[in-house]
Amino acid sequence: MLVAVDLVVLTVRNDRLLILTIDRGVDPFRGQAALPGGFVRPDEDLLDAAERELSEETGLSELRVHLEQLATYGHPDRDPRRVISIAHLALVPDAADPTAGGDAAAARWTAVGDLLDDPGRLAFDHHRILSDGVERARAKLEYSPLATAFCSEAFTIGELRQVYEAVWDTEIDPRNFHRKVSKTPGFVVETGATTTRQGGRPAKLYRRGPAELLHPPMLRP
Amino acid sequence: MLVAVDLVVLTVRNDRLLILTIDRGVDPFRGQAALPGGFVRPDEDLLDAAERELSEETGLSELRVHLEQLATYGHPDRDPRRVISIAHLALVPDAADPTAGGDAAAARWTAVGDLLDDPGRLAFDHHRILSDGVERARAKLEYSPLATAFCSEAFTIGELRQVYEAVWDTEIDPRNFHRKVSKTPGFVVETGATTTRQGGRPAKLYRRGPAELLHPPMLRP
DNA sequence: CCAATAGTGTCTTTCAGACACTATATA
DNA sequence: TATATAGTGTCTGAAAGACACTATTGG
Repeated sequence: MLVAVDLVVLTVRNDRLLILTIDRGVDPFRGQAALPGGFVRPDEDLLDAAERELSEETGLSELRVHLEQLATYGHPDRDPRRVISIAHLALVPDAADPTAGGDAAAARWTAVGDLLDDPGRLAFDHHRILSDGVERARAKLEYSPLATAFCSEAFTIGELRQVYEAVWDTEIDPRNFHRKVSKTPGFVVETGATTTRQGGRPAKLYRRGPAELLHPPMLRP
Repeated sequence: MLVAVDLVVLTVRNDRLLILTIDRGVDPFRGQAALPGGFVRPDEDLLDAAERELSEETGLSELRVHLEQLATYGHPDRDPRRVISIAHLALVPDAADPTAGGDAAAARWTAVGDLLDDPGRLAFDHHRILSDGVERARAKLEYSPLATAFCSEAFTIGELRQVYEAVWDTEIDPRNFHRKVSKTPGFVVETGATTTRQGGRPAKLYRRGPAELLHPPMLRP
């Protein structure tokens, strides 16, 4: 049985949640959009394989990438070659555009909303994997500080709020959000600097704090 | 590469969380305790393979078993034969004792607390899989009605509380618990019957309700 | 000046936890 | 009777959501 890893790579750009898709350069599904991925090597750990494929097929530098296992898909009919795939979820800051490589003929960012609405656009069972990945990301933003993985090293609380709004596809009251984030221990720490890059009154800049879990959590509306 | 499924099968008996372990009847690790599991057949879906192994190796009837995928373990050194394993989590009501079969020389219930304290008791990386499975079960009891999977068809709120106490290894105030469960929409529905099997005043019997998610959740202390 | 964003304070509602109190069974 | 469990009510504190208000920039 063949064993592969696939990747749901998400970023937030211009207040929209985007996913990295490739155009397949080989059969099956040659020419169709798909998630990046590839076969696991015999002496390789699963997470290492996912990191390698991310680098090979998309050219994304692996710095500041959050990567975790998502789920495994193994229905006998999901791939004519009988491949089981361990899907992974990657969250990256708004980055330079990806460059295709490996078995990928092209690599680009695609709006998640458009793909969710069109189950036939992606090859294999990748629409299902995408749905599961997006739901995982949405859930993790509630109880973990992972939203910071979408931000640059130093960010304002307004920028962090825009990440939540893009991933959850909701509007959030800026004043309550500010109070919650700054009162949740270890979520963010001040850098001491400020910025006016969002316009208006200068905003304090923050880095991700030491907390792994948010107490209390940030709940979706 | 070989592909297997392993099972973390949990139940609650006498206020303790128990896990189903087998004694391996074949190499490697012949004679040592391990989680039940086995190889996936070429034409088989992963969840089907997990169900089949549960039935073959432990003889547990599959009725009223909650089964879900847990995570996939694929480190190159985890098994000398280079096996990746898709672990599954099963929650079953306090059931008859299991009967060994397949590659299992014996099958029994073991206290989870004892196994967690002794990382060397289980073969392969099964201690790690057990830890992940127990943590998943503990987390799911917070926001899903899955605690009912440990109860018989009709149960009292006191029995449901004992499930939470056993899985979380904590004490819960019976009065606050009662109020929370009965006010969470769709968690449980009255059967109309009562029982005195717990002693004291007769308690109403409930069945699991239609809710898939608990609003508000039952939070751990 | 105005418009925009940042940040604080206040009010109301909801819910968790502590615990007094009542209800109904068995010994 | 005592004792056990079931179930309700009440209080307090934490936190969420709505939103008034002030602060500080750029145009």
